[in-house]
Amino acid sequence: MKRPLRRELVFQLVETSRLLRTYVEQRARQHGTTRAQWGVMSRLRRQEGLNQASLAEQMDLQPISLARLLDRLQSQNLIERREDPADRRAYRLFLTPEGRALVDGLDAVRTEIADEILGEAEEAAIQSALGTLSTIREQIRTRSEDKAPASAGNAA
Amino acid sequence: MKRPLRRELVFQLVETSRLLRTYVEQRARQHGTTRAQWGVMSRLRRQEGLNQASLAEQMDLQPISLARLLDRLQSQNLIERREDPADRRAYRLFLTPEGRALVDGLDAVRTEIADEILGEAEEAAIQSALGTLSTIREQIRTRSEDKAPASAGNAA
DNA sequence: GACATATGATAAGCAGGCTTACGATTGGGA
DNA sequence: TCCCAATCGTAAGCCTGCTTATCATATGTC
Repeated sequence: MKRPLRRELVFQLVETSRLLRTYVEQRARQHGTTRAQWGVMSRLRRQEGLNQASLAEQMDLQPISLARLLDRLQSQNLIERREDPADRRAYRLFLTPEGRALVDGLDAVRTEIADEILGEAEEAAIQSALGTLSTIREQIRTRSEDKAPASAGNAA
Repeated sequence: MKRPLRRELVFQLVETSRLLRTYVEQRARQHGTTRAQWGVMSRLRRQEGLNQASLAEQMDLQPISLARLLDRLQSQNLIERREDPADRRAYRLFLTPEGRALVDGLDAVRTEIADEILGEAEEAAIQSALGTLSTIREQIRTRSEDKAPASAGNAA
């Protein structure tokens, strides 16, 4: 079963995504932050009080990768690590007012980017692409769990 | 004109792609190389004798980013930098026999990954996704050129 | 209660992107 | 001819990911 288009899509996805990530990175920088930190703040805005491990799992990040992001965010006074009263190992994460203001302001940028990048795409194509991405994501998550039996039961 | 799906697609694309890149990275590592180095060798296989600047432009990479990739590839004896007889500033790039063998062997891996990740996706969805990615890539290239007027005429 | 194991966070070290800045060479004009 | 801008490659320094390993704390079992 030869399906060269599938191979091509993997390749294109990896390459296009690097371009897109870099582009978003530049746009974020114009507003004094970075794509990764933006992502953390967005997630925190939706759900505060998480500990680092939970947030890392939600974001498909390694805890250590998140920890260093949080270091930078904290040093800019954009997030807060509060000690968990019930677990002395853990912190609970909160946005500061500054952090909240920043991420709120960035919503417009997100819309801008989407319009720039996808302004000409048709609604149906976007729907379809979302579905395909979702499939891919699911497959990768499955494969990764196979190899890294982190926690038997996963919060799917 | 509110189009929340577009925003969602940008987000999903950035996130899914990180997962995919990491996954491809792992698979590449199982064969003793990396995704980025794999990409360089693939490109060189198609077209040898390029100089670094041309290859970087083709790959949408900054010359310095490519230079360090090439350093690693060269130290593994997978590529060769030959002095350009006509321009003493430049090198011309070639795969070594080892490099060629490695990248040839990886073709199977590429197919494997594509089947794993997209095995369940329909042909039409893949076609559509490719088109959408292509649109995105074009848009980003345009935007980036606006800001970075590297070379007026670009090899589109 | 004590010990083994699991878990939260971090440290060290690497790869791969970037921006900015620089030396060396090329090549075109005055 | 000589000089200056453009180009090729690189260095330094940053951010974001990773893997692997470690420390402190929780937790479950005997």
